[in-house]
Amino acid sequence: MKTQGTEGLTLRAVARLAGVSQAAPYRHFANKEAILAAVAEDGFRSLMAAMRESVQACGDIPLARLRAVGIGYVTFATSHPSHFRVMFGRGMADRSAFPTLRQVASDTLAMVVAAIVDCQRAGLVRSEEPAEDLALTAWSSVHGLSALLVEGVLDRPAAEVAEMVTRDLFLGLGVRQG
Amino acid sequence: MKTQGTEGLTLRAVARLAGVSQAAPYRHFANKEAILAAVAEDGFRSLMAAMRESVQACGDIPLARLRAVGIGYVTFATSHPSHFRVMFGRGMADRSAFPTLRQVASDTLAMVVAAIVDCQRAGLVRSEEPAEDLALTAWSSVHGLSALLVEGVLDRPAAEVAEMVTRDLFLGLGVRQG
DNA sequence: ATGCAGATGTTGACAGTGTCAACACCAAAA
DNA sequence: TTTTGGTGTTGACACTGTCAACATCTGCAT
Repeated sequence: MKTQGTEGLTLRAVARLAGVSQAAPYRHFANKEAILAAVAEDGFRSLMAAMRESVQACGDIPLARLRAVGIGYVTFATSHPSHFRVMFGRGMADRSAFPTLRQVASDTLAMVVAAIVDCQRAGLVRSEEPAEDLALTAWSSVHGLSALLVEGVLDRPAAEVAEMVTRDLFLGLGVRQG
Repeated sequence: MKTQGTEGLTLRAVARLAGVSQAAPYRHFANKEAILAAVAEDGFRSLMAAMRESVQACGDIPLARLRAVGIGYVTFATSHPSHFRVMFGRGMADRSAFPTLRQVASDTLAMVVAAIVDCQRAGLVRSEEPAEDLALTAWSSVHGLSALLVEGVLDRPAAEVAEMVTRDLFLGLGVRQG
């Protein structure tokens, strides 16, 4: 059994790495799941930071900012795949047991919503639909792409497909007259 | 340790369930990963069947068919979450070790491509871009939505958001003149 | 019919895992 | 000074994936 990479993360290895004894972590966390939840929470904060940075790096054109959010998401996922997997993957059994986790997750979504609202105000994004709904579509796209990349299902360069998906997401699949 | 649901799938439990002994599976599979790969492969075939069924259930309007592919995908994911997780989740370590798995996965994508090509021929979907690229965007969207639903990140009814995302995917986020 | 080869099953063990109870220590509060 | 609470340790429990060794049951060639 070598199932490296996945959750071949072993509590004992963590403890050894920290120079403490196997059972020491249990003085700080209820169980392995709680540790992973903490890691995931940390990951969400990093993700938000990465997205924020990616947004600020480009000017103040709302559309560029929205796209930067998406590309920042994919970039984070592909450059921190383990973190990404812990944040979303496998069985966090029931996330309802970790309310702060749910919180940061919805904070992340809120960033997408905010970027979309900006674009709507600038008349660049359809506003007949609630920004929350459009944000869910946007999130699904970049999240799906990230997941496929991280799990190695695709074999195309991440940056390239990230550009493509965010563009197509904006344009839509349907024909555009005008 | 109860990590149920995830890969709390234990080889020994499988064997017990099959009424055989703990080591019997090793006469048929190299290791646990190989078993999961077989399960995943089976899952892809079920997924394709579900998508095909969903497509044939609606008439022969290309656009309805394309959308049915997407909704069929999400429906499959939410009604067979464990299967879905095995198909995409965690670490199949390196999928390259299971070529038939890669094959069915790309067959699945091929179904999406085909539906898009039909729509392009009917002049309903933009054709200045390769169908494969648009298919990747479509796949990302429905896959991301499925993943978020299956992992319990969202708490909205699956059918509703599936309708929404497929519609927004077609329309795009950008304003549409005309 | 006999004997052999291969597929399939079993038992028993190995190292490693998450988790817990029991115990030891050391700070600050009483 | 005593008590308390946070932190650490040791040693064990039941359980896991995996393997080597052994048993059994086919079907087939002789």
